[in-house]
Amino acid sequence: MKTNIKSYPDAALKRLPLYYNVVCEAKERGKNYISAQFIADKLALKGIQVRKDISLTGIIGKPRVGYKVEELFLKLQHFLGYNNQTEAFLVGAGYLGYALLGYSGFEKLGLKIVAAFDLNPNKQNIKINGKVVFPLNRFKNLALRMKIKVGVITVPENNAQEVADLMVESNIRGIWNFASLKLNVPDNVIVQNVNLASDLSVLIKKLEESASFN
Amino acid sequence: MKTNIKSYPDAALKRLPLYYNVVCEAKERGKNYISAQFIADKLALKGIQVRKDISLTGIIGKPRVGYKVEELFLKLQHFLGYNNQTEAFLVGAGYLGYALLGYSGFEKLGLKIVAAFDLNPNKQNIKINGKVVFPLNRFKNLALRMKIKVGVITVPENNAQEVADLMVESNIRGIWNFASLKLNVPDNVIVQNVNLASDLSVLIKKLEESASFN
DNA sequence: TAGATTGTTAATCGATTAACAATC
DNA sequence: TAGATTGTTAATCGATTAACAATC
Repeated sequence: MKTNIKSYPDAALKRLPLYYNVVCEAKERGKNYISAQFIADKLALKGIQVRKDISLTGIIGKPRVGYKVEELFLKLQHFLGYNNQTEAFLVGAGYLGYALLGYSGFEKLGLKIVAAFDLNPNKQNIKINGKVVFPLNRFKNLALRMKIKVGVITVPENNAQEVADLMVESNIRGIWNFASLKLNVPDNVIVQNVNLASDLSVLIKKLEESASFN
Repeated sequence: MKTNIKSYPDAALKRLPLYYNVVCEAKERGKNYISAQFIADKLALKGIQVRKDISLTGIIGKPRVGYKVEELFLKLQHFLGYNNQTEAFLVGAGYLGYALLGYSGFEKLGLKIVAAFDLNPNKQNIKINGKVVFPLNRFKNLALRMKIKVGVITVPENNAQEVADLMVESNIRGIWNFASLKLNVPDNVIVQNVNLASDLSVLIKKLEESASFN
């Protein structure tokens, strides 16, 4: 489906959660107003960039004083979808799957992983952080019944595509993919890849450059 | 220290590991030559972009046939530093720390996590995937003695800065930071942040946009 | 009031893409 | 040879930054 809705720049979307953290802290400290420059300083960014990014939320600041902390908090929370939980299924109860299941912080970020799935019978039916690991063959039925729209893939590379296929036929609309592999899915399914190898290559390369002249 | 060395664009550096994967696969299949367009198609990218990125490695291709698979493999491997292991220490043996310690794939990416550290006595002295978890107070001494240059931070947000400080005084030059927090470190220390909240916000936002007109 | 900070419009910068000659 | 693919140079695009009037 073709659309002309202008979507938000990824780079800006990725910065907003950082601003949210700073605003939360300010809120907890009872600060009433916060300026773009204040946020920028905390994150080593430019004030103008923070101002521009923040404007995506639709908030209107007050010249001279900045943004009302409570209001900015609410706008960011709403914009980022942190106030309504999206339920998700995770496939692949290996080390990384465990880590994501064990981390309770995602609920504050609007994502609630409600169940996990694995092919390996040794991993099935155990509970991790209160979440049951089901046999993979129950995925489709449960996803459809519970109208789950987000899937998290934490299986090895060679199984990732078939898991993605399964998710697509189970009406999953967004996939958070931790396998370092390009997934083939229909256009209307959103894939967000987390590729640690990519991040690592940036670190290693910069380290190498920096070492060469220090 | 000021430098005029032009460093590589992050975006390109992040794509190179993807190309490397495709090239590895081609190599395993006994392919002799591979074209930029072939790699691009596998990853749903543009041929011209792949060509330009690949040129960072210094390889010279053959018009009409593409790049020699073996040569491209070696150039990418060398460029990305996959052929020499960088030793790293990890701090924070929680869920995520376990996941990273348990994943053996980093060694192929040039990073060898050789030991872990944690404040919690219950986690100390156990072994994860053959790697010992030491008390945190042994970090500095061991890092200096072993000349460790890379640190991985997988502790909760509120401890991350002090761990970073410890790493800096232990002569760590690069930090792979999984805490969603801006670390304050001297200019000559490289920090690579992995922020799942950032990636998640992109997914959730796109999902929301897509749902609104489907 | 003077000064700080906003939102907007314009300029700059860098990355992506297009065009195309060279070449096997 | 014709056609495919390279490397390079130029054009386009989008994101970042600068400039500045408006305003509390």
